[in-house]
Amino acid sequence: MNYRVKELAGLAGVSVRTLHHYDAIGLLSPARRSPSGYRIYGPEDLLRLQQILFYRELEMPLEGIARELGRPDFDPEAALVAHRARLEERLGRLRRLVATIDTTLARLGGGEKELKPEELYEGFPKETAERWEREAAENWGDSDAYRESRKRVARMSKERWAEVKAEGAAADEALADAMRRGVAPGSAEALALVERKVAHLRNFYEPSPEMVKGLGDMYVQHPEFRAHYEKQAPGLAEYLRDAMTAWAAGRA
Amino acid sequence: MNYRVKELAGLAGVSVRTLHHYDAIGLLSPARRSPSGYRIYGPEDLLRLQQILFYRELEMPLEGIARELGRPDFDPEAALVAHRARLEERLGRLRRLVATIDTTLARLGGGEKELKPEELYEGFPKETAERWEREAAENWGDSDAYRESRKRVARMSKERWAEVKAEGAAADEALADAMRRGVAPGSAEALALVERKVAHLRNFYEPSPEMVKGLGDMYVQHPEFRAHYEKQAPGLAEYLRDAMTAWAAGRA
DNA sequence: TTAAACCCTGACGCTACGTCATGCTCAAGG
DNA sequence: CCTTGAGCATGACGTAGCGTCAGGGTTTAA
Repeated sequence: MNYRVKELAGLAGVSVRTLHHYDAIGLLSPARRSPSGYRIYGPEDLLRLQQILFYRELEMPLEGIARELGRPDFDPEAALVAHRARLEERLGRLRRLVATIDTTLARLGGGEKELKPEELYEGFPKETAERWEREAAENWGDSDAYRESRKRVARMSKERWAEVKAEGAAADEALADAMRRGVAPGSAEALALVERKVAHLRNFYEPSPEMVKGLGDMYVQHPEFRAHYEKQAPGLAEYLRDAMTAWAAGRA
Repeated sequence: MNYRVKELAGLAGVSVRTLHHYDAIGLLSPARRSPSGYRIYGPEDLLRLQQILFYRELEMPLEGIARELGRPDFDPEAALVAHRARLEERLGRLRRLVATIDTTLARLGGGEKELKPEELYEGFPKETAERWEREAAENWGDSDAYRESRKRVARMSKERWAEVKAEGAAADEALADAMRRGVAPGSAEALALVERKVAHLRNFYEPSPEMVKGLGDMYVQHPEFRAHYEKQAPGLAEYLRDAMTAWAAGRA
């Protein structure tokens, strides 16, 4: 119900000093003070702190956070949805970093001394402050793939579901076939097949190019996905990733 | 081949000032200087900068980075593999943050004013410097789930593969059944079934509790996984996540 | 040969706290 | 009742990792 500094600090995983600081700059002042001057935080403060931490995690300067939270039209739920979208973006970035490690390792393993500099830093350009301005304007954070997917699947009948699964399997099989025939993952034919796969994905949600690329990365990185595709045809996971990456690049 | 400050800065996505700074503190000094005093970076510098940026991304203080890179036994490839493991960990953290948003939204949507504080901050405790010390000692970064998985699947025969798939399906079905019977995801029975599922995962790699939890989160968050389980039984994705989370908690 | 685009080296500024120092408060135990 | 240890408060100063001028050379394409 009510918390004192150290309790709240423990819960939220921040230091007491941080709470002092947030109070000092007026970012988060406790609901009230005890007679002896102790800071007493209430439930509203917990939610506000959560918002602050999300913004901070996403590297918004404290001053900016204060401005956001202070806006008369600030909507906590909408903000959470926006945070979610930004976190997903960051997940994408981190996955690209992992991929960068893999390509670097591959090159080093291949004995190459010198490697293409673009490959070396793929995924690094941190989300700068610039990003905050851009997104503040675009405000595209309201669509939410997860909820979308949930709703669409819920509305699907058993038969429709069987169809959808068959579509997906057919699309994957067509891609596996293309790979076996030596079709380059960046070729027009491969891209068309990716388009078909994307059409299948649309049964679940509306995938952005970024998401398609992320999905491709996941096929390579996640053991369960990887095993699934790898068994269908050796090298298929990488092939899919490359084709999907190329497809996404063509849409960006 | 050779780069001047602005070029390298552009490639790596850092500022010129940053390169100046790294030179000033001796973290990254250019291979040579032009007659007029310009900094000239060579290929080795590129790789070193990549290492620096990975360490920085993972929030190691520059001084610590300098120490690491300066160690006589420093092995670039091993370091990359370690970075990879840490990035995967962070991916897990971010996924937990996304999950935290979802539960918070659910609670708010349910009209609840006050929500459990542990739920509010799940995933926040940032990886502190403490972590760097711990890991420096443990040095467990050498195992790599991805490579592991790849090798094990490759060695599997077609028949063995069919068996493994059947095992997995059976484990999932048993869990779905438990859910339908109202067995709590944290109960001993559910945990035993998770154990069975984990046994199946071991066909691919040796999953840490952290990884099992991350996998559960993914079942909920990723549309393809979610759709798969959701169709098998409504609510199964969440049920699996909860059970796997509980299982992982019991191992931590 | 001149302007635009880089490059250099200081030097000061800034954010988001960490880290004392100094002193009050409060609950439990002797 | 008094002490003691954990917790709280308010300054005040320190730090990391650059951002941001200022003042002045260098390169290169037109």
